[in-house]
Amino acid sequence: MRPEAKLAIGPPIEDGFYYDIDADPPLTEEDFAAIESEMEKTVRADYPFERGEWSKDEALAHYERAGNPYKVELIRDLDDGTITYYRHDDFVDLCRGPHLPSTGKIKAFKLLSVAGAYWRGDERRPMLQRIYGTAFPSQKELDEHLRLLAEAERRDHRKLGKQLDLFSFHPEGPGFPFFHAKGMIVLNQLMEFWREEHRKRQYGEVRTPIILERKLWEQSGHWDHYKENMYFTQIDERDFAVKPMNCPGGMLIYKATLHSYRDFPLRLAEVGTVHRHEKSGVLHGLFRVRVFTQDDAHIFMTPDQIQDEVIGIIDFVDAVYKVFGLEYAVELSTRPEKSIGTDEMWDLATSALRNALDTKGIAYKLNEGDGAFYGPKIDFHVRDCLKRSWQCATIQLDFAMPEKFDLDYVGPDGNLHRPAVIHRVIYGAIERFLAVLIEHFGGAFPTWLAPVQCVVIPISDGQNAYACQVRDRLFEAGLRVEADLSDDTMKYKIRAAQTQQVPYMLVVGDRERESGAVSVRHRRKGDLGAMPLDAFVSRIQEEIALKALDDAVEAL
RNA sequence: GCUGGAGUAGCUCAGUCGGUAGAGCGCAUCACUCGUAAUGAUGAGGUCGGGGGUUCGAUUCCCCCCUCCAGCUCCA
Repeated sequence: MRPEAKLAIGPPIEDGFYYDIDADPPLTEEDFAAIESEMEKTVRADYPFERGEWSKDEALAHYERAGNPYKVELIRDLDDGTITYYRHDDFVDLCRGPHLPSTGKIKAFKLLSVAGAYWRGDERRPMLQRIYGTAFPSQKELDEHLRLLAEAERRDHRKLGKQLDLFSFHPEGPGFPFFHAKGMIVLNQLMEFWREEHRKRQYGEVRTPIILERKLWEQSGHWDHYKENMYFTQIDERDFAVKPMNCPGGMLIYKATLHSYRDFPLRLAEVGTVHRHEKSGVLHGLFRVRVFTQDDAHIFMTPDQIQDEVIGIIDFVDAVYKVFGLEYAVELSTRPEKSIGTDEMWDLATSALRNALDTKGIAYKLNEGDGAFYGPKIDFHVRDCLKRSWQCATIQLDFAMPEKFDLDYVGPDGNLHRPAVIHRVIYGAIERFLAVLIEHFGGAFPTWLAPVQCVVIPISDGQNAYACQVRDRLFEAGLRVEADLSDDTMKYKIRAAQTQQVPYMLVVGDRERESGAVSVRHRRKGDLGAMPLDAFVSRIQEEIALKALDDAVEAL
């Protein structure tokens, strides 16, 4: 089809494969049908894959003759003296292989998308077209995979955010989310829970300003390391910056008073709004925004308190994520090349993190050299509906800020010492965490989080007055309740409530009115039958108090 | 930021080979008074993302910009 196109690299990935191609004019989705029919022919012919070997020189000669600089570069970078390749029909390609004995084993495949990708992931190098596709041994498995993709689309938080009236974006504020009344209910419930959990764990809460003088950011190192992502302004002819992180402000609070080792560990939480100038192309719903709220905390302590403190935070994250039924993956990142501090400090800090993880028996992935320049860190990753992984909680040890801000405390010996500092977040960014929850629950929040917890549905307008009584009684009981007094049919009102993922629908007709009851319908369990209004109130209040997930509803 | 794609009613989308647009849902009004996922009728609602150009005439063709989508790069 495109004899001049140059193949670059094409590995298998989870659920499929991609191939980077240098083609001019660029490939588009309109080319997919033609490519797929070529693939179809190849599959039907059932060519065997034949393994072959070249010496490095032979391989280089082959691709230099073909005028393919990408393969030449790949071969040059290979350490092996012999290069394996695979051949089917007249097509030869470098491959460690083997994947399959013959082309006929591919029973079902589909090209999914095409997008640009930098050669070898380097933005200074040419951009190629990357074609993504997927293949399965049977049509049935392909169909199942495509069904999962469609389900993921249904759960997409951007779509549900609109449908459920939770938040919106506007061209006037790219990357700056607007939270609607219903979205704020969820966020506020999350924060109420958060504050209670922090109170239990002896945290204080502080708040620092959004805008602070440039001098402060020069002192903290942000001016040197993070300027490109910051917003600036002027006040009375002095230079100021909008904070991209909360730590410098937190350091000033620490320095405002004298500290004793007796007060350690000193845990100061801050629900801090930060602004970061992210590149336009990386913005992604609530997952990647330009203003977000970190459920931050800075913990000041002696170095020998680090390990216990880290264990405490790991338990904290686990306890919080369990409430939502969220699964997570843990990563430990160690000292990067460009970093500050002594080897001794890094060893102490890294082993404290490692020991904490080992003590908890937590499996983790090691990211050698991926830590922050000021210290190692433990990250907690949660996957979205398309299996993309997002960092949420993180625990970071910091040796830089205590130095830069000359922090100290009075030790048992009466002398001044340098404290250790941990930065940590539990939700991470509340916006991102909300997005994770929307996709995790598919919009069907557990009752304690649901913007509307129950809708009263009169069967006809003869029961409107009773429906209002029921609504008022539930409102008095502290529930988020609405009465649907529209002149739609009962079936229609049920559908409307189901569509909005309201946990409980309370159907009231003459029978219920006469007995002071409600007919309870749960959005997943269906019709639960009639019960006295008070019985329903205690049931739902218990469910809310327990923060029960939907699949636990039956047990109540 | 880069490559490619898209932007038409509140939402989801159709349409115009250049003569200023249509559906479903939603909304409003009226009728219906209904027992667990859609009762019917009528009506309102759009400077076709923004600016410039070509043209007698641009939502449609061309250029620039904005925003969104997929991916890449980035992500203390």
